[in-house]
Amino acid sequence: MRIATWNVNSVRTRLEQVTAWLAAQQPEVLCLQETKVSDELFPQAAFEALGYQCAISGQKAYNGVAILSRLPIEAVQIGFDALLPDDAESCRLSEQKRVISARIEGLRVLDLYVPNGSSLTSEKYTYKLAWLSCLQRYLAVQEQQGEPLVMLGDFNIALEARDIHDPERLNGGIMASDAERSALRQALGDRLSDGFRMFEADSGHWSWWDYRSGAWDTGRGWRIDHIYLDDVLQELATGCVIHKDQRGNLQPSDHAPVVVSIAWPPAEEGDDEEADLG
DNA sequence: ATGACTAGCACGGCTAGA
Repeated sequence: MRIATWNVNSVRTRLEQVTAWLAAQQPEVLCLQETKVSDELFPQAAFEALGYQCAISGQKAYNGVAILSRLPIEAVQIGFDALLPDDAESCRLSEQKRVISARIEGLRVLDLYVPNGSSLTSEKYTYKLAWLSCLQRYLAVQEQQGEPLVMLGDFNIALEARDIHDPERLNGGIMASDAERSALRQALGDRLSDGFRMFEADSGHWSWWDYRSGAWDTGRGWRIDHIYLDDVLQELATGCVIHKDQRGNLQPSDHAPVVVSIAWPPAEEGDDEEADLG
């Protein structure tokens, strides 16, 4: 089973690129961020024509997340308030459409668009830290449901120096500050690990390149789009790759897709070939 | 570098992203 994430920076502007990529790659699941469209205008038919069901949570012009799946989508949960209905903060933070999850083949797929924060002195940065704190409470409730979890999306945080092209200059700034990193690490706890880092230890692998300053042409990127696996799924992961080529498209998103491969559903006892030989 | 690009909204020039 392959599950992907892609911040498309407007699903309508990027529709041809996304459908072409889906047709070529055919992942079972694609999670989108920054769809930038209200639900009634979401281009659902174009994805259904390729065999994908859609679960969407959008708003006009800003934010917006969606889960596309070739396998049946069940038990969709939208916003933090789906799991934290009595938490006033979760309701406030759910006004921006940044959280959607669905059960697919028995897996809970949680698609997130973490706030950017703008700068360390901005009110948006305070919002980002509050959002990450709420995520931690949300995940504690999710864990009680007993479903295996894949949490993926645009985290707008580079967790380590090796995730940034120029850590000497950028460590400590927005998307790389101690407070953001620590808030995300607290939410991850012992349960969730970065799928990409299970297979690649080196720096130089980016998922986002700024549109400005020729960042793409000069290879100055960040790795801020992540796929986190819980301890059950870590054992079953077989690969995690960034489709960097999509950043080289004409009129590209500033983010590239990231794809994880998981041996799911796991083989049952007696499912292996030896058992069939008797 | 208070810079740069890109998208949405709306049709002029903002906001927002990261």
